[in-house]
Amino acid sequence: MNSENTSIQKLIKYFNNYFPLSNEEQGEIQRLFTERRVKRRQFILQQGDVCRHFTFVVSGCFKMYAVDKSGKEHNIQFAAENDWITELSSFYSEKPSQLYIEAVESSLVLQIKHPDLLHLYTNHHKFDHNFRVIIEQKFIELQNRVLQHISLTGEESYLLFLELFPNLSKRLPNTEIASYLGITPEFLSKIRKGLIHRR
Amino acid sequence: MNSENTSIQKLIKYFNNYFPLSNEEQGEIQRLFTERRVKRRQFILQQGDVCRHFTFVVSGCFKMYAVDKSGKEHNIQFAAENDWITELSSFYSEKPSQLYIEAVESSLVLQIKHPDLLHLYTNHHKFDHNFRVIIEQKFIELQNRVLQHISLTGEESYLLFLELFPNLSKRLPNTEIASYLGITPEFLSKIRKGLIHRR
DNA sequence: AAATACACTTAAACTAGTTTAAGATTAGCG
DNA sequence: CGCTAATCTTAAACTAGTTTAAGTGTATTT
Repeated sequence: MNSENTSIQKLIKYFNNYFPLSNEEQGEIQRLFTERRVKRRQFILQQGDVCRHFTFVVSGCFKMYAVDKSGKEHNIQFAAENDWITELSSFYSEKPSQLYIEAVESSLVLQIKHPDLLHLYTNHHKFDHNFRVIIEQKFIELQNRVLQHISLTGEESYLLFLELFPNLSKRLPNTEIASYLGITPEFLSKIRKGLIHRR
Repeated sequence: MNSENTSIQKLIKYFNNYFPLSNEEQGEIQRLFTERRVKRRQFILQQGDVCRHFTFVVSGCFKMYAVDKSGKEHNIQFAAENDWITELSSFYSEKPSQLYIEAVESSLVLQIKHPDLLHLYTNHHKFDHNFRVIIEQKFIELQNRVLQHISLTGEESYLLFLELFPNLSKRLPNTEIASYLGITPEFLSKIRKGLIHRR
């Protein structure tokens, strides 16, 4: 069994957790998703390009971020194994994206193109349903993030990040975590020092 | 034609903008959505309760907010005419909500209950599709909010709010806007003073 | 094995935004 | 109409987080 096959198996298993797929639907997935290897620091979306793919992460890890006028990066989302990453706004509007998506580790992904996903939606009811659920989950995650950001201090946000994403917190450099939390790496360093001294 | 009928007409018109509804589907909407009047300061969701309805705002305006340990309110979302408001996380999990939804103006809404929405999803393909699109739009709105919050100063956020929601910015008290922007009313007042003096 | 880029820390000066408290203005209600 | 409660403003003292800059440690590439 080659690498592409095992990737697809992983994706099918993922979908089956929501709503078991028929053989035909599994065939469609195999036909419409394409495997791709992405090296560390390689982009799957750059500012100004249209986001053409909906991406499932088989292994590795990605960050999605914006760059402000002063050139600073601001991480919005990470995605590791069994998660999805896409710039929805650009993907559906087919307008140039404001954001970047970059591999923070060498990764393996499965991608579907916009027209092919529309084909799935139109011809296989279940995917309209499945992707609604996926996006609802992403929405809830994002809403929690807004809440945190609005009401927590830097230290509280960091502690919550450690609790919510213990896995990511070990894999990612602190600079990336600081950027996600909306603080400077220097301040994160200060927070970490404070936490160690207090226990 | 009574008030309930015109409300339903407004909702049907709303859906028809996405994807024209059949007579049967229109009938289902009429059957499953319930009209409700909500007075200013009345809650349609309180912390600790399960969010049982997906709510369409026919007229008026709502805020959704969290209350932190120190008792301060933090607005996450507003919804006025032709918009939806629901605490998705509680609605789908059927677990108690962390958030409040309160009318900031006397309002008229149409509500559908969780099992009835599932009925629509299961028996009328189109609604799985329509609600996917609605939630995608909400997601994009929220993502922009995260971006803003992470990279803009208080003044920049306020200017963007005025630009994005000229309508809301006239209707809502500044305290509510400050709470949405994540700043104190006092600081918003300072910002406004600065803006006036500089032009 | 050296070279170089990247990640993490420290610290001092600084600034955006908070807190507290008081007074001024506006809006809803009986 | 007049009263009360909510909203908005001002200002001074304060604090959480930034900026700049320098130094240390650790991976990757050659």
